[in-house]
Amino acid sequence: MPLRLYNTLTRQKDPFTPIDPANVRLYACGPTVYDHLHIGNGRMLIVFDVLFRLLRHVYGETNVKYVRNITDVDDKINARAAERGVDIRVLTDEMTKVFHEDAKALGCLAPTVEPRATDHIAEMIEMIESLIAKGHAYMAEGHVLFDVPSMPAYGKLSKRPLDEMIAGARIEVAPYKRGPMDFVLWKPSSPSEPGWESPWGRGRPGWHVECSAMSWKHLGETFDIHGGGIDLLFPHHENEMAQSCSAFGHDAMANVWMHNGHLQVEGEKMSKSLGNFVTIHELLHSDKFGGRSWPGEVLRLAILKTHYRQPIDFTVKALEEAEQALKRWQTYATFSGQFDDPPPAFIDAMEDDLNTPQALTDIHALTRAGVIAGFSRLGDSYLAPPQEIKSSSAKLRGCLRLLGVGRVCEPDWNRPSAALDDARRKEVESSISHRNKARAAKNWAESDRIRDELEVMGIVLKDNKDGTTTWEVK
RNA sequence: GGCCUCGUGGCGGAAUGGUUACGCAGAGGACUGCAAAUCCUUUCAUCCCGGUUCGAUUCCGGGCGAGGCCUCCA
Repeated sequence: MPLRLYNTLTRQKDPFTPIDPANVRLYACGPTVYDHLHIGNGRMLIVFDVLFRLLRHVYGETNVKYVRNITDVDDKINARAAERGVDIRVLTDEMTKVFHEDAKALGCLAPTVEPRATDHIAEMIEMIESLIAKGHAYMAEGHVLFDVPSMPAYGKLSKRPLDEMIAGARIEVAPYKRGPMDFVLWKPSSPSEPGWESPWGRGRPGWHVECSAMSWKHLGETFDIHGGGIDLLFPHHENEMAQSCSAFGHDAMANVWMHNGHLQVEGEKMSKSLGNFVTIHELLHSDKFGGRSWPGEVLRLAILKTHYRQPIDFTVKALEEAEQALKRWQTYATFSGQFDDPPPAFIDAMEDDLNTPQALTDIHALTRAGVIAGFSRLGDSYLAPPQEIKSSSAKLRGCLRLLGVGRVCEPDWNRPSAALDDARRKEVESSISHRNKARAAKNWAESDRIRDELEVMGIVLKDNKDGTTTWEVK
């Protein structure tokens, strides 16, 4: 089956045909770096990283170009930097660093290009000049505005009829706008605000023109896929499309538009006012959620358990379930050191508009004992695994890697016992040795006492079939 | 008010014009001194009312309910 992707433009799943299979071009709107990213940002990163990995699998690793920008000029950034009394570059550099750490922890590959808006001011100015020259933009009180009525197809992406938008709008229209829907391409900066010289005086770009300029610079006038969160559909993507199509005279900016669904927290929209904001950084490094920190792969799997277009509810329970599954898969995955191609059923599911929940059923099937022949009879101390186990294990590793949770294939992934110091380790080993003496003497009371004592300290014992006792930190 | 999604078992979550995946939890079993881990088996569901159809959870209409966007937001 060929790759099919749901296209917001057509509102249906269409077969995907790249403009150039040797250069498949994907753009996704990256973060505005004014604060730590939240897990909703994380969902977007994960969804389009999975798409990137799938495209690389289908078209070849070197034939896919993924551009994910960093918005480092924006009024939220200005406000935050002013609050802290620092230059915007200090703030955006700091937040970009944390963003990169977060993205890596979530298992995201680096995009092919990661442009920063402030490095593309010249391209933005060039685009705005072109829009003015073609009659799609005008100057008013130091601003440059996009003339929405000059673009008859406006509303095509978000399926919003222009007149109804105007009638239903609740916003106050700035007096200098010709049309109520017109939006800013360039705005003047006061001396205290960050600004760049331009034909219209010192100022800064509007939000939407940044993505148009960066995608143009790195992917060309028309490219294959444009992605982002569903909330960006209007006005951001509609405006981007209007700018790029008007500036270059094409019907399409991107052939396929993809939008991931929203993430909620405990059934409510995540917002600072509700106090239910969950940042990726906190999830990875604090104990605010379920009294502990969580590996990035756990959030990643928890998110991929739901189809990317569906809304998703973030809960600690979902994290626990995801971690349990990853730990089990890890056991199977360590039977091989190879990464084989995933089974056809897995790829079929992935190629069906990134149906990751369906794909996960194939992983479950791969890890069932009936499939990994003989696995269940080996108990906990697997000796030399037979060839078919290795083969299934290698396929499983291929699946996990394509989903971006390949790190669980390492034996010490998420094993806190690896972090215990030697003294502590010896204590535990010594207790186990005492307990095994008691067990040999059938002194069950003493044996269980030691096991309970260790459990209180967070050490869980397993008595294996071969007579050995292994342990891990819970 | 306008536009747009979505209502599947106790929970999460796919798919489908005709036996409703899969995971978690629950139940039973194997293994174990007892556990843990692992494995095997297993109970339980398509919001309501019409219509089309031999047959609807799926398609159409209506209702009820939930959510999103229209304003910075992934």
